[in-house]
Parts: sequence; structure tokens; C-alpha cells
Amino acid sequence: MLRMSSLFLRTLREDPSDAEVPSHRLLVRGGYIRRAAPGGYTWLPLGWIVYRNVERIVREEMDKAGFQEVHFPALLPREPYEISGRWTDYGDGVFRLKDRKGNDFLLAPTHEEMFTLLVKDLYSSYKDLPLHIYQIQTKYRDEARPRAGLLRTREFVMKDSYSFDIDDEGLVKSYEQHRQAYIDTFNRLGLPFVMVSAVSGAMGGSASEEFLAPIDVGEDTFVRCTNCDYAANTEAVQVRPPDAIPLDGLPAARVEDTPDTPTIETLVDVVNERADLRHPDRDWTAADTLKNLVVKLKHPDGTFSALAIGLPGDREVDLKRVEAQVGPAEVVAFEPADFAKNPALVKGYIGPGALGEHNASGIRYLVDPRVVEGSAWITGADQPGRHVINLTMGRDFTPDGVIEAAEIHGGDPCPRCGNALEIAKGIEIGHIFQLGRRYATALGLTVLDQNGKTKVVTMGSYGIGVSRAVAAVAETTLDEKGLCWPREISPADVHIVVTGKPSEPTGPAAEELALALETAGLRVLIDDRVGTSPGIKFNDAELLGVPTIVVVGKGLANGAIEVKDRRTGERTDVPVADAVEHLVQVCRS
RNA sequence: CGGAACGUGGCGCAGCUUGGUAGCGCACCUGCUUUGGGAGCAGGGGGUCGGAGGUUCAAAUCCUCUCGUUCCGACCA
Repeated sequence: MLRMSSLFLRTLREDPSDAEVPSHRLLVRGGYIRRAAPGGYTWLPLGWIVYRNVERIVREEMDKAGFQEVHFPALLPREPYEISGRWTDYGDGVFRLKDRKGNDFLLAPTHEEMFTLLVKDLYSSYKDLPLHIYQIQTKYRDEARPRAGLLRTREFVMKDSYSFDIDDEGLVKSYEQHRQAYIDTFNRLGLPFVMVSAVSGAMGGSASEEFLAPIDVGEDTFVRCTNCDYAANTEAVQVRPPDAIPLDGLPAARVEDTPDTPTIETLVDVVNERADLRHPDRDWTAADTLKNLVVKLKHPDGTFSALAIGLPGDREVDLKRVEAQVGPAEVVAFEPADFAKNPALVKGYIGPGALGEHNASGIRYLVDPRVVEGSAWITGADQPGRHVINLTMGRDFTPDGVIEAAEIHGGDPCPRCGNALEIAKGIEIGHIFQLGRRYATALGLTVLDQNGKTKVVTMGSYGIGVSRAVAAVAETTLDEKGLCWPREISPADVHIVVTGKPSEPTGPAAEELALALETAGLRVLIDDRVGTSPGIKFNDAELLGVPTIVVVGKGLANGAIEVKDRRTGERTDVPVADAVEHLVQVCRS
């Protein structure tokens, strides 16, 4: 039994000044967590109970799916990560340290390498596959900016699992199994979620999906179709290209003087105003222009390369989308000094004429998928003060490839069905990947198949942020009064509030009730503080968020207690004699 | 990593402009009263003013650096 009189917690009347998002504010105010380090939190007794409940649910669902739990160290040597290339690829994101002999170690940001090596260590036959193993482990990432309490920390707990299969069909099946296990887990946690197509980032691999809890404080932006069930992280949206246009009979490209057109808007105004430049049938819009910009890619080994991106002028570049495709390279600004080194680039008037690996600049040129063969554009003529009109893709220029770089707008057509997309924010609570053979190849994980031939194992990796899930559950359930836990996660089933003077019989009656409830198998938190005013107790009960609040007070004179539902606020007077039975029913339903 | 703001008992804040005994509310301790929506009175304990260096007779206050926090951007399973 938890007793407020002796519980190690102190609720705060005011919000801590460093807490912005609601879950962070309320978890601190309710005495669930305390900040201990930049991006590190201490769990207090109530918080630890909640955390363990979440962890238990995750573990039970993994076990139910037939996955086996193992446990690795978090402190690992450099070598496996060196072999996989991630010692470098992870860059500043990983905590590195040296032992007394000067050997490199890291605090694991994730464990693909170690799982791969462990399986290599023990297994060598196709008969041993498929295999699913997982762990619930502390991970370390040196985040540039930890924020939002438990939502982004530098030390956090993740449930990570890995599947090992002999072939691609097996991988797909393993992936589906995990997908279903995740659906079950998040449903049981009471977390609303959206499954979105994602990109793999530093993990490598092909297919991947994220589980996002849709809330505004989330850091991930995703789109979903207002008509069909398409949903994707904005980074992963693949724009459906329009049909190619036959080149025959399209107007010829012509270079024109267009002074004083530093922006897309001024350019569009000029071509619409001048009779000789007007479109025969309609006004030109920004979408008719082709905007070209050059960025530098910083590769993990420290080298740079230039990349030119062409996209319709009504779109901005979404750097996250670019980086999702060029990773692990980072995108950095193309500086004046870089322009100086490449005279083919005329700042403000860069056009496809100079771009591309086989043209004057020699810079790799990738374009938006909307730039299809036969599409005609107003774009830079690679000369100061001049643009070219009707420059036609496939006839006048040929880019080196396609890139999804343009930002996605609400209302854009769904790639699947063409209806409008809407944009929303979410917290990433899970991510599943079909990794494929990247790690197995790098680390030499092979088995013999039916024919005695060596085959590289194919892998999947799957993660749930356990400590983050605590915040996500808090975030999706709280209200203006405080936290509001789902019963299975709550630190208790019932929160008994005792009111009245110490001389009144409410105290002993509440104690008796608490004991009876525990005997009946319920988890009880009793506010047995003496001399604390009722208002404080009521407010604390609402702040702490136990789903059922029982008040033993005034009503006792009439032989009744009050049962309050934390979420709905609904109150019921229940005769003391029926209290246990009633509450057991409430808590078991 | 760029831009901005802020670091003063456990929490929320004032004091800094104009250098001179470190203050308020909540929380905490003692006593009395009070007990259904953040009680009252009286008394009390607790802070090297984030850290380091500098200027000065004297620094919470002025200067420099540094660490941390928050917001915006960048980054990020």
C-alpha cells in the first residue's frame, strides 16, 4: 500500500520553469521524475512504478509473440561499430570513451552489431532460423538538444528486437510478426498511434515504418490522406510524378533579358506583364519556374561534395527530406567561397544548362519528380539578368536523377489515390525496419542452407522507446487537472482521500477499506496525511492521475463513500458495505 | 551548431539600471486554532546568488570566459 504520509515525493503547486510540454510539467509537479542531468531523469517511486508497468506490458507482449529476451552491456568496444561503419556514421551522436589502456569504447546508441555478432557466435545452420531476440536496455545518444522531459533524453530505455532469416520471404514474415506485436503492445498501452512509411536513416535497410502517437508536441511531421489509408513521415513521401509529355511540337526554348528579378515572385510578375513573354493561354505561376540551388554534402569521413537540386519555384526545399536521402551525409550551406571556385555558377541565375555531371559546373544535378520529360520551365540562363523560357526536360536538359527535396504542403495530392493530404505532428513511439543484409554482410553472419551453401542472413530491427512511451501515454491522456493514467499503467488502482478531523472516524474507516481492497487484489494509494486540508488532497489526487478516486469523508456519516472517476469526473455514492465489491468491479471492467 | 532569453534556499520569483547587511510567496520545522476544493496566527531552520577569472576598499549587481536551461532554427530510430 502506498501512503501519501510517507511516500517519497513532493507535489509542486507551480510548474517548473524549465518545463514546456504538458507531460514534462505534470510528471515533475506530480513527483514522478526529477531532472538529474542534461537529458537525464531520476524516476521517483511513483514514476518508477509507472515506468515498470510500461516495461512489463512491452515485455509481456514480446514474450507473447514468441520473442526471447536477452541482455547486452551498454558499454561496448569500438570494433564492431568500426566494422559496420557506424563508429564514423554516428558522428557526434554517440558517447565515446577510453578505458585505462586507451582503448576506444562507446555507450551503445543501439545494438544491431552486437546482436549480429551474438547470432554469428552461436548459430550456423538455416535450421536455427528464423530467430527473434530482444532486449530492454538503456541507450545513450549525445543529442544536441535534449528537450521536453522524457520525450528526448540522452539516456533512455529502448526495447530493441532483431529478427534473423534465411531469405527475403522470411524477413517479410518476421517483419509482419513484429508489426502485429507492436500493434498489440500500443493498443494495450492505450496509446493512439498512426503507422507511417518512413525512411531508414542511419540504420540502413529498405522498408521501414514508424509508429507515431499523433500529438502536437511531437517532433515528427507526417502526412495522411483524407481519403485512403496512406500515411507517411514527410521525409518518406514519394511524390507521384505527372505523366510525361510528348516532345513533338513543344515551343522552343528562348533566352530572355529579365533584369531586376531577384525572386521567383518578381520573375513571375515580369513574364506575365511583358506581352512578348506571356503564356498564350493563362498566367504564369511560380509553379512554372524551376528553382535551382546548390548545397554541399558533408560526408562522415569529412569530405565535401556539391549537389544541385532543381524544384518547382512554388516549393521550398525541405532539408529533412533531402538528408533522409543523402544520409549519412549532412547538408551544409554552399558558401560564397564555393561559388568563387566554380565560375559556371551564376548566383541567382543558375539553370540546368550549367548543372549536371557532364555540364560546365560538373555538379551532380537532381530534380524534383514533377520535372518529367516534356515539362517546360522558366529558369536561370546561367547569365546575369537572363532567364530561359520553355526550357524542356528531355529535350533541352537531362538531369542526373530525381530527388525528393521539395516540402510537402497540406492539400497536396496523395501519392496513392490523389486526394488531399493533411499534415500532422506525432511522437515516434516505435520504428520497425527490414534491415536486410547490411550488418550480416559487414560482420560475416552466414549460415549453411539446405544445399550446404553459405548464405548471408537477412535481418530486421525493431524498437520501442519504453521511457518515451511513459511520456507519450501521459501526453495523450492528461487533462487540465493533471495526469490521467490508464489503469494498467497507473501507480495504483484506487486513490483513497481521507478527509475530516483526526478525531473523526473517517481515518480508521479509510484504513479498513484500504486493507479490504488490497486483500481483494487492488493496488491502493491512500492519502492518510493528517492536518493537510481537503483541497490539497483533492488537487493532488487529480494531479497524480490514479483512475479511481475514493473519498472517505462527510458521506461516512450516512454510511457512504464517494467514488470518483478521474477521467470523466463522474461521482457515485456507494454504501460502505458495498464498497469493496463495487470498486473491484470498477477496476476490473 | 547558429539566433534570442534566462540561471538568486526544494519550487516560483524580486533585487542588478545607479556596487555597500540577500528578500518575498509556496514548501519545510514548533505551538495553538482550523478540516469537503491549494486554512489562520505566532515563532523558526535553510541560499559560497550556476562556475571560474577580472575590476573595486567593497560584486548577486560591472567586465571576460565557461557550464546549464528554455524558445526558434539546424540536427536527431
